[in-house]
Amino acid sequence: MTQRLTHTEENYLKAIYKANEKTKSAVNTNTIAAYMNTSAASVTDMMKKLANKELIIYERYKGARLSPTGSKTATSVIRKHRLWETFLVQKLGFSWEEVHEIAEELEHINSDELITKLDEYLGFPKYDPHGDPIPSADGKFMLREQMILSQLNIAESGILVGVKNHETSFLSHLNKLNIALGSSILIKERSDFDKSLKVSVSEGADVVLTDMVAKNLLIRKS
Amino acid sequence: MTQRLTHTEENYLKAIYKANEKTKSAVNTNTIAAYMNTSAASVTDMMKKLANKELIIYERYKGARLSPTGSKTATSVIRKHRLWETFLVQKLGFSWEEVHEIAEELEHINSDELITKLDEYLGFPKYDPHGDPIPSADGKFMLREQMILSQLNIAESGILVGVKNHETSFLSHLNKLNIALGSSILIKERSDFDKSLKVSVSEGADVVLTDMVAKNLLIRKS
DNA sequence: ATATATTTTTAGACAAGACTAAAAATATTT
DNA sequence: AAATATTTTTAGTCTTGTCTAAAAATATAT
Ligand SMILES: [Mn+2]
Ligand SMILES: [Mn+2]
Ligand SMILES: [Mn+2]
Ligand SMILES: [Mn+2]
Repeated sequence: MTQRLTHTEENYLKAIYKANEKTKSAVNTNTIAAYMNTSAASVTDMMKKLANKELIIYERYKGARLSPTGSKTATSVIRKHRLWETFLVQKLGFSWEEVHEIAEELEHINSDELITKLDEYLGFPKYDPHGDPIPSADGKFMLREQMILSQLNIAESGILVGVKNHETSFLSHLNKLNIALGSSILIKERSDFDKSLKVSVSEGADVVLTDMVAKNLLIRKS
Repeated sequence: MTQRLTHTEENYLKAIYKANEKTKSAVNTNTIAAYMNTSAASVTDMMKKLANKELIIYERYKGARLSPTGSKTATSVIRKHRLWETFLVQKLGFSWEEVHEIAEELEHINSDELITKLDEYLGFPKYDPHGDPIPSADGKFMLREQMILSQLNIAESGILVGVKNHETSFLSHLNKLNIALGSSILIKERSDFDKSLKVSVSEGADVVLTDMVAKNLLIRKS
């Protein structure tokens, strides 16, 4: 008997889920406010509502964590988001930096049948266009061995499997550098001064990556 | 500078558009209330808001009609609705009676680029799975010569090009009778008593259609 | 341990979209 | 032309999701 939630409620649950992925412990009001780009007061209001609906466990001044139901809902919204992003890129020909905003709306369309059929139509993809794992219908994520590009040593190389930053500006920057999911990146030099890297992308010409960029690239060592 | 509208506002504009298609003159408060399944008071409230935003021309006690901007918006929502329905049937394998509810949500997704790409992906379809014309990006509809099945005489036949009723129960009824868009329907007998028809569908076995059904079938004489 | 700073909650308001009940305007009968 | 019926609007409330300003709780610094 899954209750019908508003877009806003779903977005709050997703925010708590994502914040909780990092911190592991209960999520602060201010953290959620930052994620949701709203005021702390609004967050407190919503926490009471979500707690009433038993979607979160919330204690005044202590923060919130998802209940099993809340967690299931959040995962389902993430699943929908990532399946739609995959559709937009693979079928409609969007570029990976264009799809997040649209998927933010599509993720709230309410139809299990639709998602089942979309998943099948896409061939049951396991990762979205940013390399993020797509949870299965029962909420399980495909785990993957991965590390951050900055952690590689000189002469080591990796395959890009994901990005930590999803902003359009960052993804467009990668486009310009000819870096995409699946690109092979070989470390050639590291500056002692600013940690910037000279790398070769897929055996092509050398390019320079700032540490800022390198920290946001997830690779599988190759 | 098209203002961003809520789902509700878009639905009201669509309701006025559809009601106006039939009556041609200004649309009554009660008519809109029936379309929107809401109270007359709520409609009056909304009429004031839409008039303020110059999406409709509204006069107290006289009813509403769409402004050029309102008409453009309504047409665009209908275009999105019908393109999504086409996607659901042609690409995801839904049946024609399953798609309306889902399209009611999808029609509010806000991205011109998305609709342009979806249209292209579907091969620029001119009619949706119910035979309704899909307006072009600039709001033009493909006109078509059509008539109601009931108007045919004995021994005449037609190709089903559309349905006037979109309810799931009606469409499922047609499924059972093996009637689909493109079916050829030949009139064999008409009852004087209740106007029910004996017809043969695509050269198959005879079936009986009540006048209620026949009135909702749009055909091209063949 | 006390003072100060930060975080979080409460209080009070507002806009959107809905409702019911009552009043006002318009339409239809007689 | 009245009387009656129907339609539409107004008035007053409610819920959701938001806000600002002030109060309360917790954390940090002295
Ligand atoms: Mn995204
Ligand atoms: Mn993504
Ligand atoms: Mn429809
Ligand atoms: Mn349709």
